[in-house]
Amino acid sequence: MFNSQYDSKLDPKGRLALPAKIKAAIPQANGMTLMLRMAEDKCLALYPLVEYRKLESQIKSLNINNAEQRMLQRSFFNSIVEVELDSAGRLLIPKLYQTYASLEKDVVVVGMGTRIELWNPEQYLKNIIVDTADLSGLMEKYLS
Amino acid sequence: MFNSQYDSKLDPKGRLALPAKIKAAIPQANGMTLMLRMAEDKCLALYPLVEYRKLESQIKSLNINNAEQRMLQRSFFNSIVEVELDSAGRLLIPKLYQTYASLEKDVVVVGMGTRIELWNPEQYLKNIIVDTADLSGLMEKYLS
DNA sequence: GGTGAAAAGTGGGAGAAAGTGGTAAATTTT
DNA sequence: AAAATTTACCACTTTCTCCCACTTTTCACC
Repeated sequence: MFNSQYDSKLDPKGRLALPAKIKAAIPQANGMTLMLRMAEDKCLALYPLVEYRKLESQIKSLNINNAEQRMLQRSFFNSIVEVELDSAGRLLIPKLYQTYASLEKDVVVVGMGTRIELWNPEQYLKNIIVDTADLSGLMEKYLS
Repeated sequence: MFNSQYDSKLDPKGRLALPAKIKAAIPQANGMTLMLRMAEDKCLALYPLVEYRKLESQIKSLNINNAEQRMLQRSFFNSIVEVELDSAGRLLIPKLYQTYASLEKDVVVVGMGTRIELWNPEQYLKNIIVDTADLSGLMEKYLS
């Protein structure tokens, strides 16, 4: 399970060093392959292979001969790419994915349970609940 | 499994260089034969032989004595052609197929799970879900 | 709190692979 | 038979990937 948040940086080559705590929480040691996805709210999501397989198997079971389901399949697969950690534990974010999430230099790395999220810092602030009172309110609404 | 999307180009001879990541995901190494098909929504679909056989066997099992099924069979087989990768890993798209998919210079290559799709860029945009909110909506509808 | 060691983070460079274009050969057509 | 079109193969350029080395930080032990 991933948690906490970290400030990280993309180097000039587009490589991102994962925080050690996050790296340690990834199942299946080296050579580490992860799936990178253009996810909701213009963030990038990183899935360990185990988690990704669950998602993929659902998408694969859709009917390719149905127009809507085919479009969904296409829109899913086209926004997924395999990435590998290099010998220093960094991963290369392809240009297309950097652009999607407006990643330039500073990146917020968020441990999000079963997946890791990568955010542009400003974008990130718009997608979390800053006010603790609001947070309590929502927890009251959804949790028993 | 094929995934992600890439911008590629047809050279003046009508050859298409497959992105390395896509090429690497094709089962059965060289000399590489693939099946090219005029597919849905005016795109071209590229199947590795293994995947093609599955599709073909479904078509073959149709009843040739039924008028509609016979027509489907005929229309399937006449829109399929065998293509080979040259020594530099490029494939030649026959004129007829270029025309069908309105391929001129720029081509979008999409990894679509078990097959690879080739698109005219404008046509492509009409056949994916651009709005991430719409995508989430569909995923909510079809996935548990 | 200071010092040292180990791990994490950062940067760069060399080598390999991918992309691109061209040429030669073979086949087909007139 | 000659010419043109097509196909296959070769060579060069450029980009990227992988790995190594250095710097910085953190943690532990003194």
